Amino acid sequence: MSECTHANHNELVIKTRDGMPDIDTMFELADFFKVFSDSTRIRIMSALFQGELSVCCIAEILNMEQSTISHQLRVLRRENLVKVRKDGKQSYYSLADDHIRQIFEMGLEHIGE
Amino acid sequence: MSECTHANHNELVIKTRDGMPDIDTMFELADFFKVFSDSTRIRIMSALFQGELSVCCIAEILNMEQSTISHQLRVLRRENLVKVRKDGKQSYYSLADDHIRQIFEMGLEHIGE
DNA sequence: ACAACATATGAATAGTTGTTCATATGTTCA
DNA sequence: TGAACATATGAACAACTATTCATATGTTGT
Repeated sequence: MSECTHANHNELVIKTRDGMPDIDTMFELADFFKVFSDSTRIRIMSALFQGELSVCCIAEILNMEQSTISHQLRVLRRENLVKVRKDGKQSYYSLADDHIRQIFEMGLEHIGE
Repeated sequence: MSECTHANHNELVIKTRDGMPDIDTMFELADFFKVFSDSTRIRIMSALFQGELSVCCIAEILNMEQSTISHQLRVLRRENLVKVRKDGKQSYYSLADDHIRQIFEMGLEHIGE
């Protein structure tokens, strides 16, 4: 760990540290955004914006293996971003959080779409 | 790729695909959020919310190696989330995008802080 | 009870990513 | 010009993650 020598350094370090969120909060935040960092999950959420879907529908919409989708839905479930409704053989997934749309919008704005 | 057999399947697949964003856009979106998915980068951005900082200040605030910070700042620069101002020996970094605050807020709301 | 189907899950693998170390580049000041 | 400092960067390594395959669990209709 290097030591800085320029003026006001220590003071600034302390003051900035003090204004930052709790360290655990920042780790949680990173974990939360990690869910959005994979294109398969983004595509699943994009599909679910249009309403609930069964696992095999999602698989076919994305043209991917059913087990891939199941694994990724588990990740989304773990972070409370989707909910499941079981009906017979099928599991219907839908979005569980209103923030998702807003977060998507802001991302799209940034990348300029 | 499994084939679903339940009613309305093909129609739903087509319709849903049609309502989804462009596939390239979804990949870009994932890449954008990937930047927020690491705790070191989250901590750097949290520090920068309070104003511009030199690399070595950030390193000391986070108590991490200077080179780690430099590498991560490069990632943030690549995605246009920070900008640099060079002054003598030092590089001062600051946030480059107003969306960052909003995205943070929404993440914090979701995790319930 | 059995066959067909839908979903979930464990293990293995390949690809990606964050950190560290060593070092290069560039700046300031004596 | 040389020493001290600030930052950037390449290579190596360890840790993590997404996907696939195989298979288990659970449901429906015959």
